This record gives sequence, C-alpha cells and structure tokens, in this order.
Amino acid sequence: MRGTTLKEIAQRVGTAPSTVSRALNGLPGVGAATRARILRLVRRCGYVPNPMARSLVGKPSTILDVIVPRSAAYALTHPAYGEVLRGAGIEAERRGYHLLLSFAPAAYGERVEQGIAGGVLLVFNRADDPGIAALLGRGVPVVALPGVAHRTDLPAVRSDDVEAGRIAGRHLVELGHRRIGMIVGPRNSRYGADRLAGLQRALREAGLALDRRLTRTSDFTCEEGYRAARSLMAEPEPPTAIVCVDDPTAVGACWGCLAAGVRIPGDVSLVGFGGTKEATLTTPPLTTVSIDYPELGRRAVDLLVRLVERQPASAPPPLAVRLDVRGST
Amino acid sequence: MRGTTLKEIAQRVGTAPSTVSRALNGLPGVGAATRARILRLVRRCGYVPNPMARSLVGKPSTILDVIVPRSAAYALTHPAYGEVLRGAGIEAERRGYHLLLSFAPAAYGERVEQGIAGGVLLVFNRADDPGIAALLGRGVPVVALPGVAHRTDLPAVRSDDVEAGRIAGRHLVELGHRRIGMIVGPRNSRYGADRLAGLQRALREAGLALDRRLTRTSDFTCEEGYRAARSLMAEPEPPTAIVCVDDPTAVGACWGCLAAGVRIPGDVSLVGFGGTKEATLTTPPLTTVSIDYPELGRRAVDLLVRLVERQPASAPPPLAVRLDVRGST
DNA sequence: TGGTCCTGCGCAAACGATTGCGCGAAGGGA
DNA sequence: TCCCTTCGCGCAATCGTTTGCGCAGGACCA
Repeated sequence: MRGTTLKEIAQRVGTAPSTVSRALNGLPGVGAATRARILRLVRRCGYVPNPMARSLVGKPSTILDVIVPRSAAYALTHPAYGEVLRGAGIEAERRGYHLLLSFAPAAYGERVEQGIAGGVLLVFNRADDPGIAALLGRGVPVVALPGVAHRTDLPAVRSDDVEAGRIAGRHLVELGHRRIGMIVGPRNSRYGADRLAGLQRALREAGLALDRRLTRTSDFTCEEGYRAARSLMAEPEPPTAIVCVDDPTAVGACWGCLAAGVRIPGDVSLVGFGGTKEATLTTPPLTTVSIDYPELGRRAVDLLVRLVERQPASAPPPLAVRLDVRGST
Repeated sequence: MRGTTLKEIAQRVGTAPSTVSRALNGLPGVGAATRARILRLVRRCGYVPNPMARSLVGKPSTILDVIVPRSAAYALTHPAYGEVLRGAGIEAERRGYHLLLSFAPAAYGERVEQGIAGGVLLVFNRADDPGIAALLGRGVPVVALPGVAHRTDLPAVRSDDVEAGRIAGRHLVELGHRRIGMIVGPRNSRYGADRLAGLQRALREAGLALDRRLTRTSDFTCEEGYRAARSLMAEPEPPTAIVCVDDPTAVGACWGCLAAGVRIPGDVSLVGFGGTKEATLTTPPLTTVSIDYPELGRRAVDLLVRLVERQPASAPPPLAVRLDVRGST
C-alpha cells in the first residue's frame, strides 16, 4: 500500500535525500557520477515521487481539473466529450498528469486553490460565466475548449470552425444548391456562430446570401435537430440543403426529414460537423466536416501543462478540418 | 492561491492546531465550549482541510479513481457513462470526494498505491482482467459497476437485469408475441447474459421457449444493432419482436428495420434497456426497461466511500427497473 | 605556499495535517 | 486536607518532498 520513498533511495545509494531530489529534478549541484547512480537506482525501483508531498511544498499538483457542464442536456452525452476526454487522457498519462472530473458550475478553480489540482481545463463550458473571469484574475492556469460564448482573453484550443462552415457551404454550392438553411447552436454558441459565419462567407463568395428565415437555433441534441428540421421543411419555400451545427443535430434532422416524408439527398441535402460515429449510421450516412476531437483534447492538455509548469506557451493555431462526403449530399 | 490553514484557525481561536484537528474530526479530548467556538470559526472561514497534507500522514485520499475502458468502441460514448458519471459526481461532491478519470487497462490501482486516490471505481470494465484480481489481493478499496464478465468476489452495484429481461419478455408475451428474438451484448457481457436469462424465464413462465436461431451478438453500439436487426429479419421465419440489450442497440435495430422495409411496431416490435434520451427519439419512440443510471453511480460512490473509510459496508440490493411502454411495441 | 573560488553534497526547515504522550487543573472520595 | 482520577489541551514527532544555506575539499592563480 506504500511505494518507495526518496529517503529509501537516498539510503541505498549512500547519499542525502536532498541530493536525490536535485538529481531527479535536473537541478545543478550534483556530480555527474552521483547523478547517474541515483537515476539508475530510481529506474530500477520504479520510484515515483509522491505527488501529495511535492504539492505540499508548493509545487503545482499534477492533477488537472477537467470541468464539463452539469447541464443534463449535453453533459457527457454528446459524442465529442468522449473523444476529447480520451485524447486528453492519453496526453495527460504521457506526461505523468491526471484528470479530475468536475461538473460546472461548481466553484471554478476551487480545487486549484485547495492545491488538489494544478490547472483547469474547461470543456465546452459557457465562457461568459463570471466565475471564469475570476479564475483568470486569481492567476489560475486555465485552458478552454470554448463551447458557448467567445472570450479572447482565455487561452484556448479550437478547431477552425469558420473554415469548417465555409467548406460545408462551398460543397453545397458546388452541388448546385441555392436555398441553403442552417441549424445553429444555442444563442452565443461559438460553434454555431463561427460555422454560420463560414457558411455565409462561402455563399458570399458564390454571389449568394443567406436567407435568415432559413436558420433555426438548437442545443446540440438530436431532439432539437429533429424539431428544427421539421420546422425548416414546413417553410413555404423550404431549403434544398441544411447545414447542421454538429452530428447529433444532423442525425436528428435526418430523422425529422424522414418523418416529414422528405427524401435525403433527393429533396434535401444534410451536412453535419464532427465526423463522429453517429454520422455514419443514418440512412443515408451523413456528409460531415470532420474534426479530430481527440487531437483537440491532446493539444488542450499540452497547453495547460505548459501553463502549469510556467513554461513559455501560446495557443496552437486552429485545428484543420476535413470534408467527408457521404450519402446525404 | 492558498486557502486557510489549520494553524491560522488555531491562532484565531487561541488554541493549538491539534485541538482544532480533534474538534474537526469529532475526536474526544476537546471541551464542548472550545469545540463549538472552533466549529463556528471554521464554518465562517469556509475552511477545508488540505487533502494533500492529510493523505500524507496516512489518511486515505479523498480522490476516487474512476476507470472506464479505453476501448474506442464504447469509451464514454455510450449514453450510460454520462449518466453514471453525473450521478457519481454529485454524490462525490456531497461527501467531499473527487473523481479522477482513468482509462483501462492502465495499471489498475497504481494511483491508489501512489496515494493519489483512496479507492477505485470500475465503470463497465471487463471484470475478468487479471489486474482486477490483483487489486483485491492488495487490499485496494474497489467497487465495480460490472460490465463484462461476472465476478462475485467484487463489491458491486448493479441493476436488476434478470428482472429487467423478464419484464421485457412478459410485456411482449402479453402482447401476443410468440417468436421473440434478442440481440445480446458481446460474449461474457453480464448485461446481455442477465437480460437474456430474464427473457428466457418470462418465456418459460408462458410455456414458450427461446429459439436460439433468433439471437445475435453485438457490442452496445448502434452499428451492431443495425447489422444484427437486418440479420434477424433476413431469417426464413423472422421474429415478431426483438429485445435489444441496450438503447443504442435498439436505436440501431430501429434504423435497420426501417432500412429493410420492416414496419415498427406493425411487422416487428422492439424493446431496449436503459431509458436514455436516445430511446425517445426514434420514430416510433422505443419501449424500454428504464434504468436509473445516475442512481447507480450514486450508490457506487456511496459504497466505495464506505470501503475507503473502513466503515461497515455491503453491496446494496439490485436497483429496481421499470418498463416504459412507448410506440415500438 | 597561501589565499580565493568553485563544486558537490549534507543539514535542517518548511509545507499542513494527524496523533501519541504528558502536563496541569478541576473534581470527587476518604 | 490530601490523593487520585479524569478531563482538556498543548508539545512535538511524523508523513515525503523541496530548497536555502553552509561546509569541506580540490583546483587554480599569484
């Protein structure tokens, strides 16, 4: 129930604990020969420093507080969470870090201040929460995968969503569509806003304009996708193509169209974003702009670890996306 | 960046740190008046003991290591995970515990031995992994929500899956079905086996027997549900009802039937298990035996905390389930 | 040869909490 | 009044690691 300690290593190598500590942390003040002897023994014993003790003396904890929204609507049920967390978990493990799972809006940063966590990773939270602003003010290392609302002052890892919207739009325009609708996310959704902006840009580039009557809001669930699609198809002049803010919305829209007797892609084309498994399962399978969510999680952890360790760090460029043409267009 | 410490509380109340510690932990050796003064100040300051320091002196950590399978097939994308974790998170928070997220099969119990975690919560893992047996041998507190494979020696929290299968079967029998098929989980899946056993029991009670040719395996995903359903409906004498091991499988089966031109519930009835949102979204909405997953998570944390704190504890009785009749039967 | 500097390493305090031990005061019985 | 018990509380060690400081010994220069 207890691992090797620094003191034991020190005894067995015939030196003081402080020397072992310095050798492990790469600090000066240790002879090359001694350092080698120590490191060899450490490797042989599989010694791992006790994270509790080390964070007690002021070192930042190697635990990262991953905060997801508690909201029943999408808490962890959206496929993107699973993929982001898997990528984040792999990167964390690689670096000897751990992921703590918290549900917002439980006191942001509380765990960092208690010394339990070294930093905070916000996954698809509302960035306009005042608690998050407070975090920054208190100097808590924080990285966001922005979900709802923009914040330029927050270190963030993001996919290139404007480009994603543009790719989707261009694809549809090239197929000859002129009346293109979109189901965006909730108000203030960054994804919805960015992808909509990209779509508008693609339309502008083709000399077209978006008809505002052909947009609907939703909340990243199948239910809302279903409702929004039926609402769109009930318009006097329904769209011939619908861009859906994410895959679940698109899956819902697909069902909605089927239920309304609208044929895909005969009567209407559908495009989603994400490229998660769900999108391959509808009949027909959905064309999507795919996003490498595990990579997004990996990058977020990478950036956060740098911030925690006070290394120079800057947000990576937006993650490139790719169009996957399948049967729905 | 630092919270109140025990010493500060002690100073402000005019006593020794040890007295404050004893007062907080409800130990004897503190006068009633002093205890009251201390507790009042502690509440006013919002003091929380530093978990690092306390686990350093041998107290078990208040962090619980939640281990989910890494397997890309269902890691976190199955809706049950989100619900279980939400319930677990709420209970953990209520008790002042935290959830660490790990991916199996990364060294089970390693985090407990490093002192990071106080116990292990296995969520839908393969219980036949040798690493899990080793856990028990080393005295690591562990609780499982059994996914794959039985283990009676593992403290576990479970839903009453045999009864769930029986309820589903009885419902179909009462509707007049005689040829009932089932899509079970992977080999060794506890859920599949138990629910199948329940179904067989219901059939026996009605003087019927299960036709082995009407069972298919799957892996808790829509894809496999889709495939299995099409395979079942391609039988020379297809079933008039299909029991699906979980909701995603049932959703997939629903699509599979639609794709095969089979009408629901006209030609075939479908029943799922879980009662997650997905099941309400198909056309028609699916009849399911609903399971309170958040409650399952809550109970698991409750049991695990008892084990960690060396309190008397025993596994709770199986969680009751309930039939939700909707449009698919 | 004597003085200075640098290098390598040990000593000890510190982080925040728990806990065994001991001490003084109060209370009760003889 | 004296002794013994009991109660309430403080002292100090402890967990494992980091880190400032100081000491010894060798190298180097004059």
